[in-house]
Amino acid sequence: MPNANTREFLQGHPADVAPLLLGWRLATQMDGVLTEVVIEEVEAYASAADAASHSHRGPTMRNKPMYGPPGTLYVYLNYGMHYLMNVIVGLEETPHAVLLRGGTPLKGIEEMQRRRGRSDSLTSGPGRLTQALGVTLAHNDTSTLSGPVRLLPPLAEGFVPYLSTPRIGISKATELPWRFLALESGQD
DNA sequence: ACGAGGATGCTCT
DNA sequence: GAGCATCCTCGTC
Repeated sequence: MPNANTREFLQGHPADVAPLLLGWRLATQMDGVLTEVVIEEVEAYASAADAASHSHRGPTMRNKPMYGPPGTLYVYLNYGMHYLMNVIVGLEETPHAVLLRGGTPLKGIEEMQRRRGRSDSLTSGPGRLTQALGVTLAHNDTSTLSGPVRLLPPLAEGFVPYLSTPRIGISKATELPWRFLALESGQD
């Protein structure tokens, strides 16, 4: 039951869990096609107390997956064009999320290039990352512990050094340093 | 390298 | 009707 460990790992506050996810991998398998990245940039969104979080004003139709168990995938359409994805963390019913913002391609790079329609800038940015991995609303509210979009532990043991900065592209709670970026990242 | 502007549609008030 | 957890292209330096 290796996923029991991952589930436990995700149960803390998002500002604590988010940097620990740096170095973890996200793998997708769609119609037998495998793609995988190393996660290198994330942001924490903390429940209703966080004015920038989709859960700030309580449960809605859109944010329902945020209230699921840790490991739940929350996908939504942003600016009418791009899908963005979060891994839900913390305890069930507590709408904590970690936005996946960037990484380095590890497997299925040709498939990522095909999905992106270009050969560079494959996985740097939340919309690009989601597109490169083929994640859509079809995967919303699935579990990253057992579904087609899977969170996998780091390949190497050890602490991943990181930098924290304010979050990007928001207009509320801009002072919180809840964007976490792996140093020595090879983001594309 | 960097900044401006446009694309585009859903969600919640 | 306002406001987006963005990305791309094209201008200028």
